[in-house]
Amino acid sequence: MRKVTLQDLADTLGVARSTVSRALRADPQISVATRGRVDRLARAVGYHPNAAARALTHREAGVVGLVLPRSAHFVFANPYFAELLEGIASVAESVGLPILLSASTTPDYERWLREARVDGLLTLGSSLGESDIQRLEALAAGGAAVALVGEPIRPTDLRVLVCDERPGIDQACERLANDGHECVTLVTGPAHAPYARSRSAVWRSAAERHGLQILRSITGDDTFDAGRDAARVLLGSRCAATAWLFGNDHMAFGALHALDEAGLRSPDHVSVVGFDDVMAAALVGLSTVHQPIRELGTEAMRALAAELRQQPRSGTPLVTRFVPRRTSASPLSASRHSSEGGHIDISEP
Amino acid sequence: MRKVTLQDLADTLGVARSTVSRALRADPQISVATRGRVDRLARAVGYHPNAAARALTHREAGVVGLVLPRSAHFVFANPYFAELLEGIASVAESVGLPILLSASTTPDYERWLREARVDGLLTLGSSLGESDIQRLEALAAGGAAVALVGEPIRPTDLRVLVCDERPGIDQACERLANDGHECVTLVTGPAHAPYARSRSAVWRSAAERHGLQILRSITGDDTFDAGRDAARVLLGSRCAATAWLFGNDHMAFGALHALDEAGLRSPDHVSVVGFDDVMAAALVGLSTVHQPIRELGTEAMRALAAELRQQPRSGTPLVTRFVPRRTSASPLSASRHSSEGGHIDISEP
DNA sequence: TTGTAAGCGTTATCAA
DNA sequence: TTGATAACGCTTACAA
Repeated sequence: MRKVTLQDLADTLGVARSTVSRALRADPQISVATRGRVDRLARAVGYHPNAAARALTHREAGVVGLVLPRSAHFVFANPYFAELLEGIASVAESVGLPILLSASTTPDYERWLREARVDGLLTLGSSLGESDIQRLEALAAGGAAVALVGEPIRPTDLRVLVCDERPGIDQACERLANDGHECVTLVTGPAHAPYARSRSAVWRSAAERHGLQILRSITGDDTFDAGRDAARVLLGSRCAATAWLFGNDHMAFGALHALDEAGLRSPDHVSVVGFDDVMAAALVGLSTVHQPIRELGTEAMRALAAELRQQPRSGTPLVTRFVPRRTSASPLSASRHSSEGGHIDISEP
Repeated sequence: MRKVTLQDLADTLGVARSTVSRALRADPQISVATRGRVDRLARAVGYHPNAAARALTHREAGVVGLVLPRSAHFVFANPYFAELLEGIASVAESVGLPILLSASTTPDYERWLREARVDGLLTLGSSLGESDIQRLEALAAGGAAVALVGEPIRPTDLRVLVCDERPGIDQACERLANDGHECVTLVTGPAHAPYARSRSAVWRSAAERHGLQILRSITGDDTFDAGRDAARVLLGSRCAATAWLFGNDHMAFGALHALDEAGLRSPDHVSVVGFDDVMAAALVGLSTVHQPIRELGTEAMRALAAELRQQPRSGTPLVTRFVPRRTSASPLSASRHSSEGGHIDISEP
């Protein structure tokens, strides 16, 4: 099927290409009569301007690239990203910016920009290293629109969308302390990931502020399996912590699963607190720090769109809050149900 | 930043555009010497051919469109799609086909094809009506590559990827019958969605085959909320069914949530069986019919890639199987536990 | 109000 | 082995 072009329309109407072009874009200098004829014909034959040709003349693709961290598996298995994507996709649709998806670990995104396949990039999850940031800054300096979701490894002039983790984490620690917890365990995200380090630091300072001692800290990689494994280790080592604090819900889910396998339940055996408040958290009753994930996505996409139009930055600050559910309770009441006594096992935090 | 073009390279090297073009694509007719010079320079300046220009001359975009059913919210809130996307994205990456994402309810996809923005379409979830199928068939006849995931409303020559729902559903009904269930309730997906109707028919025939009476059937819209609402209705009406069968896990999760709200548990009060076996199903112990979702995604993307290259069809048949977990049990043993309430851990039957 | 023509960055078909 | 040159489909000065 040969696709219908502007020239085809012009030929059948007996006018010039340019006339058709102008008519279609409602140029006021075109007579109403011809414009009507053109519109009618275009609609009749289902004409749509060729995107490549437009991109070539306009020097812009009208598409933005979405850069996913790590593998497709990592991203899509994690409900956090599903919610983020939801926010992003809905705004993308409403502003008419198609999204090009890359789940590549190699910096595909740079090629996309150099090929002019996309006008801008939205990078998620910020497992971006220093070299990535430099690359992105260079691309932005070269005219590309760039926005990051999540705290980057260092301050940058790129648009960054984050949400303030402190209030929610502080509330969580306050609540745990008030409930009578004294010793906790921290299970954080990967040490090389800046957001994980910063979140971990926030947990630590909040714990200290509320008199919670961090008996032990484990580094996971933010996956379900990491949480499960961490929990197994903790269960095996009979750590005396009465609460486990996780860097994200996904790991907390893994821990709940491990508890379940071991025939134990939260909060009877131990309180479990997550971070993110993905939808499944409410379902399983996970106490967690709520982050407005969807809003993070919508704000990010809006920011990117604004950057494309070179509009000034404007952001609604996003904040976290603690959502207590079933998996956190006073260790005193919980200990009644607990079958195990406490062997204390203090390791370096 | 003016982007570097083929002409730029040619100018600085003092050769013709066409020479550079050929050198870069390793045309054997180019001398090794000039090819080396070209390659070196191209790499040095970070040259990448403009995608729009290529698309224009090649008459193909090198991009495929992903058509999501309904809203972004519906899709991303449903873990089924997350897993499907994972499969799709990973293959897309490995075959080097970027994915353009549309979460639009309006047939954006047709425009994308007419604009030559994409060479093919992968449509998910098949909430496609007759008119959609006709449109897609016409587009396919016009040279577009099209693949559908999920049973369409009627037979079609388009590539369709499905997985055989019968074995898993049959096993589920057999197991329920063996466990002593006699009366069940069916909560299906939307009546207008072909896949939901066909799945519902499969449930019905399997139930009949194994002597399970369907006391009642409710139509939901495949969302968490629909499952929750269905469960509330069932709880309110004191339906005598000892098992609830769902059209997908997402609705089953909603039902579990409603049970939880009512202070009831599955399988103590009622057995709950889902369909899909998304990852969260294992976490909450949902008995469900397993569908190889990720494989469905990878197969679909592979099929689309094959279609683009006009390669013959070849498919691995995908099948379902029942995965009994905690939410299904004998109604007899369950009733014993239901009076005890509280902290009891129900082990698998 | 409309037509002509140049250009966007590549590729491909000729010649040279 | 390389160089002109004509597409590809659209936009946009500049003329008419």
